[in-house]
Amino acid sequence: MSTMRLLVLGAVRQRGRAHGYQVRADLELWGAHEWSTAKPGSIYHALKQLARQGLLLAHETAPSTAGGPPRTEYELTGAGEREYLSLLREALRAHDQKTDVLTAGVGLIVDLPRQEAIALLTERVAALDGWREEVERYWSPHSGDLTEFGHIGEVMRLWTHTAESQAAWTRGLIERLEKGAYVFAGEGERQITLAPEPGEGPHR
Amino acid sequence: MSTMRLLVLGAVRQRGRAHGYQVRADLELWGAHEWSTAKPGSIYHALKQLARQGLLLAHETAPSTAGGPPRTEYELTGAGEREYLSLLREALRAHDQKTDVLTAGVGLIVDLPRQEAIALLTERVAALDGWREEVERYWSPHSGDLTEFGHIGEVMRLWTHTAESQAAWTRGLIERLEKGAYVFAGEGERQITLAPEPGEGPHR
DNA sequence: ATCTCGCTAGTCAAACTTGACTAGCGCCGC
DNA sequence: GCGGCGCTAGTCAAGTTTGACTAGCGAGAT
Repeated sequence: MSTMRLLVLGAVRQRGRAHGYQVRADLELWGAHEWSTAKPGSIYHALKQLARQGLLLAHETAPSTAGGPPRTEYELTGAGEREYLSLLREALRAHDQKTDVLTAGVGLIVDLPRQEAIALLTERVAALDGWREEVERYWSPHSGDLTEFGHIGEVMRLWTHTAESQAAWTRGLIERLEKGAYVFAGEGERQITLAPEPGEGPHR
Repeated sequence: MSTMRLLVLGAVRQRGRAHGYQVRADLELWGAHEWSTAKPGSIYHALKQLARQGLLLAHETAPSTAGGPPRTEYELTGAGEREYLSLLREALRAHDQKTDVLTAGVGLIVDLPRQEAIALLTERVAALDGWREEVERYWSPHSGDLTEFGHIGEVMRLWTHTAESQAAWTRGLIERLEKGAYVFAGEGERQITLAPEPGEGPHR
């Protein structure tokens, strides 16, 4: 659920305080229901789970202003903030991620300081290059003749092609960031407030 | 579970008749535990599920020759064969697939006739091109100026880049197949036998 | 007035995945 | 001649995802 965690934490964090339907609507706005598992069930589940683990603080609220069941509002705790940043860094750094994690990471990248984002993406490029080399080594230990693997060699071709392509895209993004594109954390325009730390024990 | 279904059906089909551990070992050999969710729990679950749905026929077998619990052997039914080919076609044709589905499709591609594989991959190229155009249209309806979306424009760049890259790889594969690479279904060397059709009712 | 449509806000069962666990047996070293 | 290691073949609980469903209310149509 790591993509869900990242997305939900990121969505709640942007609002400061949000209820489930708001998160759901925001994610839909980002198109997340198309490129990730961000469907209602998953979102509400993630919210409850994160609250149980002390990463979100839940406030029961009066029945909504406009029909429907009573809603619960959430805000990030300090632990939630740390977890969010940790997930975000991992999403940008690691190469072995599914597309949805990377997409979420790119969408939330400006929550990091610019220099850190660049450093993480640089790590990503190195990881992709390393992985590609490993795949190539694994697949040509004998004669270097790809045909000996038959059509399975095509799987290797697919992977190395993908790795190269992703590395190229990442290098392009790094270049744009180095030229000063976009507004990152600490560059004005943004401010995040956190909920007070939770006390001991499980939350409900 | 569509990737699991494809992989498990493909693995059982290659053996003609196989028990869970064999499927598990084959998938591990293909490296599937690294690029898909092919872990023991999922595999055994998929086998039972497919048997319940009449796509696999289950035979209880005497306790194994070498320790361990008694094992169950499975073979494809006619419905299983149809489902397998249908999943395989879809894996190769659709662009909106996760990497694991595509990888599985490539690994099993030779179970289709060559001309059909080429046709499916051609559809894939068209689907990727169409999707890329759609993304580009969606993201530049106003001024055509990407900067107005801020860093979110990077998500679009990522996707169009990915689509182009996948299309290029697919075109390369088509070219190789047209030149006669690899041995496909109906080109000798392979023979698949099926289990007799199951009777009515749910199977166990 | 009333009917229905769509939005709000969420629940629920069923399916699927994960990671840890079990239990029998042969083999290898000592 | 036996203690542990590793292989065989699988189970299980806990967590996650899916897709369908619920129920309240306002706004416009009849």
